[in-house]
Amino acid sequence: MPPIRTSAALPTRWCLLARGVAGGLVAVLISAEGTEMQRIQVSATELGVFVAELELAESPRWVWASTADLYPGLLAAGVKVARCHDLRLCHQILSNSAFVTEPGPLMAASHWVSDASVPEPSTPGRFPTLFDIEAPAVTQHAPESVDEAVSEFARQREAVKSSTEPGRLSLLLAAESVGALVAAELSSAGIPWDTAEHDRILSEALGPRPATYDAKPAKLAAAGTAVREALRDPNAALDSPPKLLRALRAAGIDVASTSQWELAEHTHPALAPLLTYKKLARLLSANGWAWLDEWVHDGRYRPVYVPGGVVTGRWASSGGGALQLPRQLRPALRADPGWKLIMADVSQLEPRVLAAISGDEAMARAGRGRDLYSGIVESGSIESRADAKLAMLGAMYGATSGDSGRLVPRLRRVFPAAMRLVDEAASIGERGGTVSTWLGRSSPPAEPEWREVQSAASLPGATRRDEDVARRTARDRGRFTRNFVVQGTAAEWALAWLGEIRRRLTSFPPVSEAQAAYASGPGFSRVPHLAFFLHDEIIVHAPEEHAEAVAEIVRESADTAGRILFGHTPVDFRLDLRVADRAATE
DNA sequence: CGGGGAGGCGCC
DNA sequence: AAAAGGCGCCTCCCCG
Repeated sequence: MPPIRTSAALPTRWCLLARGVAGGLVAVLISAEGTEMQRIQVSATELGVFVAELELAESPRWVWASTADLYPGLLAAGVKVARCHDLRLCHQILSNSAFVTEPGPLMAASHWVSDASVPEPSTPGRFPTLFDIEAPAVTQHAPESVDEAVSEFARQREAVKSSTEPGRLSLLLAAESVGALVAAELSSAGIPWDTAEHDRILSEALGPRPATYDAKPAKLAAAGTAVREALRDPNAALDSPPKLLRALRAAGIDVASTSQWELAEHTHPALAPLLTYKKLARLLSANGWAWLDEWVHDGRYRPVYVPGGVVTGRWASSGGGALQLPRQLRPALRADPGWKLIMADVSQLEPRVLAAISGDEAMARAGRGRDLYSGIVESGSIESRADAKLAMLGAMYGATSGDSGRLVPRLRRVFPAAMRLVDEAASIGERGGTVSTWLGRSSPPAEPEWREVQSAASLPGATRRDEDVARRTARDRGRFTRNFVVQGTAAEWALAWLGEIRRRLTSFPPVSEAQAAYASGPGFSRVPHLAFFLHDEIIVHAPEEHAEAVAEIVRESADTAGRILFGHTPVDFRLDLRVADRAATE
């Protein structure tokens, strides 16, 4: 590995890492002016040391095809980086953004848009090591050449520079990229998981753990028996919706489906035990002992997060359903001895984001320093907090009927600016147009099939049915774009929050080896680290002595995130924040 | 026998 | 199609 040539006059601003021809990697040092200064061959075994040294010396922004490919291996070697530019994620944003004026060259490089597939750990719970960087199984993307990566990066910088909103797009790309770093770090650190507590919750609900996975736990079996007795049908099948539906109807229960909401509207002695049965069966199959055995190892649950996995910019997850963990199991999320969990979620994030992007002063005031829904009640337009929440969700999701739809017009009177913004977003979507988040992530274009349905309805021979279908699909799309601007901007706020927390957590000195968390990844066991993220909530795992300082960082980072996105805004972003040993059920 | 859709339900 | 957006994942069941 040749020495790195850098100087104070021309420091390295970016270091691009791409796969070379011989299976190793090539590092390309680029100055702030965009001048390529040096190319260095780096073998896979040298990579960790190379990155660690350059990070320490110059802290460049690392540019690579995919964080999900490269970073887990570095983390496994204990190497962290402060900043990166994820070419794949940024390409995805730029190639679709309405802020980008000349998307031509980016669109052409279609291989930068891979599907959202991420490298799965080859065995559940096991995370790739540095060695895996070379393994083809982990490299699911076409191996782009160094030159291709360099020119893609240049095109992306040009696309931002020539866009209508370079400032916002730069922020978005940085936020998306830091999100990718956080995602990999969350998997590396893992969620501290109390297996005994999880087992206790399962045993209490379902009865003792059966000897095999297919055996029904006692309380589940008992609920099933109670249902069959009440139905007077000893052979009723409960796990198959079609069969269950027939059994219910045979017993005189007039339902069209077997879903909970519909069962709740009828009275019959079979229904209470049936709802119990469904709850228990769900717990067992989704998060039962099999889940525990598959996903929790050495006191850590390590899901795979997929940044940008949702069109709106939210993260998706893969493996164990990390974003759908039932509240019931939250107590199993527990700090290591001598450590604490700092848990925070944002109160009414999406409504506050809507108030900020629409500049709705009244809405900002309703939430200022208090629960936003209570603020709406105090303003006198809606009687109860529950109704205020229902109305707000209806406004953001596009409810037209039912309790929610009935309440929405009241919000239109008190928050005209906010409602105008979402109504306009819906109207654009219904007409087949594109909407964008605050920082410039744009909704996908209307599908050709969607356009065909619309034009078919306006042809001379169109039937009533054609028109109905067109109207319905237009409204479906309107509800999507209505929600897109709010959900997508909320995701951007959350990325800014995450990135700021992450940045500020690096200021803590490591605790002693004796105080180390016993199973966090090599880079995390002695310092406060993010352990969980769920759209608008985070959990930091921190040594007890740092817990209060971390809490303050989490709070301040929420204010900073608001300023990063919206500058001076009357909207505040309030947190519910708790420091404890374990997450509570509430 | 595996893939994929539907029903259903967990999270925000 | 539960009045309303975004997901993942389980089981069942049909199909090739």
